[in-house]
Amino acid sequence: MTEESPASQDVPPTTPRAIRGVDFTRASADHFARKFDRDSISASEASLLLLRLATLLQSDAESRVHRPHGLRWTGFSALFALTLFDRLEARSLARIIGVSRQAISLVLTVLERDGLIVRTPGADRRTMVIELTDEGRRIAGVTLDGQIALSQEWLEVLSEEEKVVFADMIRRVLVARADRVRDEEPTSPPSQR
Amino acid sequence: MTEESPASQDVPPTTPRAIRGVDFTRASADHFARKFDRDSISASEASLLLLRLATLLQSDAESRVHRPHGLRWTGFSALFALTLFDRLEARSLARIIGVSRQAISLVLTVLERDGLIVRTPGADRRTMVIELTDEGRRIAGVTLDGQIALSQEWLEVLSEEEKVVFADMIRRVLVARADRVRDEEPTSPPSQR
DNA sequence: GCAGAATAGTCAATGTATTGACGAATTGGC
DNA sequence: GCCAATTCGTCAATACATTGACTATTCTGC
Repeated sequence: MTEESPASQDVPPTTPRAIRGVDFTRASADHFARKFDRDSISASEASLLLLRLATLLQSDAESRVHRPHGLRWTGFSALFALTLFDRLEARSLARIIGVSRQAISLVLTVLERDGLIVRTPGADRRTMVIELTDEGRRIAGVTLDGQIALSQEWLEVLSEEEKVVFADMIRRVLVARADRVRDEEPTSPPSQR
Repeated sequence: MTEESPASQDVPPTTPRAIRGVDFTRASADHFARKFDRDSISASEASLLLLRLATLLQSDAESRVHRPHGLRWTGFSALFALTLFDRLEARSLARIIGVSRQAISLVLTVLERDGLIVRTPGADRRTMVIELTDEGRRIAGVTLDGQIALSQEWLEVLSEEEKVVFADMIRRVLVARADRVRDEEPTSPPSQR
């Protein structure tokens, strides 16, 4: 294992230069096949592929659709949620888009600074009720259109039926987990190392 | 739209307290149904569900599997890639796990500090060749086991066949996009606002 | 060989998410 | 009514990712 190679050809064969992300998941499948049972393989492969696709899709959406309007993904999610539910408490908004209440507080600070939402104290005076401004509603509409177009672009290789099946599978997984972890158990299951 | 409500019951009905993330995607489906054609709906719904699931799955994996070992998702991805390809140049590693080369540089700095990888200059002396240490190999094995278990846990509502179909759909989308965006076109298509 | 372009890795600056802690307000038991 | 416990939103400290700029090395055309 001592690699004191002067400058010979022993590095190139292991680094083929043109390795793509998809090759990665393909190689991982082969790796799994040698060590684990089939269910481990399909589950791990699916989840790794899922996370990889999500990373790419989200970064593409941010750079091409949302960042030109001064939003990141969480900002867009917040505006979108507010177009669906008219007005929301900050805590509900955090649960809906899947971030902590500290994070939503920061996001809302930025959105308020940019004049896209307003915060007003709620009936329970601990809470803040969030509403869209007219400008916020406009930006939400524009970015949603962009998000829809981009989604179609990415998923165009799937047929109409496949898209429905695909969405349905994800929804089932989400529902199953929502039952387990409730809304959002942050970090601490009692016995973890 | 002037809400000067003294303290009446006009806030509660719009904020039902127990809104979950899944309700969000359900509500968005209804919203779309009133405004767009079916293909827009299924594509947008699928992509929003996908991103939501990925966010939750990744944060669960980080907090329960990887953070206890001092890793974040990118750190785990790097170690995993290195178990598959023995040794890699930093640039290839970045492409494989889907981050920029600046990001991989930071990740590798942390992994090297923790003694999980070593960096040695390559034959092309611009490059750095990355290899796992014994400790790195050990951590990679442990966290991979944890990742597999967690993946199975999340996807257990899908049948064996469904998991295969699911993974295959994602792979097709990834392959289609990889052909278009090559490995990693960071941000700039010529004309975008 | 040599000058210019291109590539690999790193550094610096900025922005954003995450954790822990805090004050303000509400709820529940007594 | 009152004190403890809980909940909501925010602030402070830290860590991480992203962008742009920079140096060093290699490749290309002449």
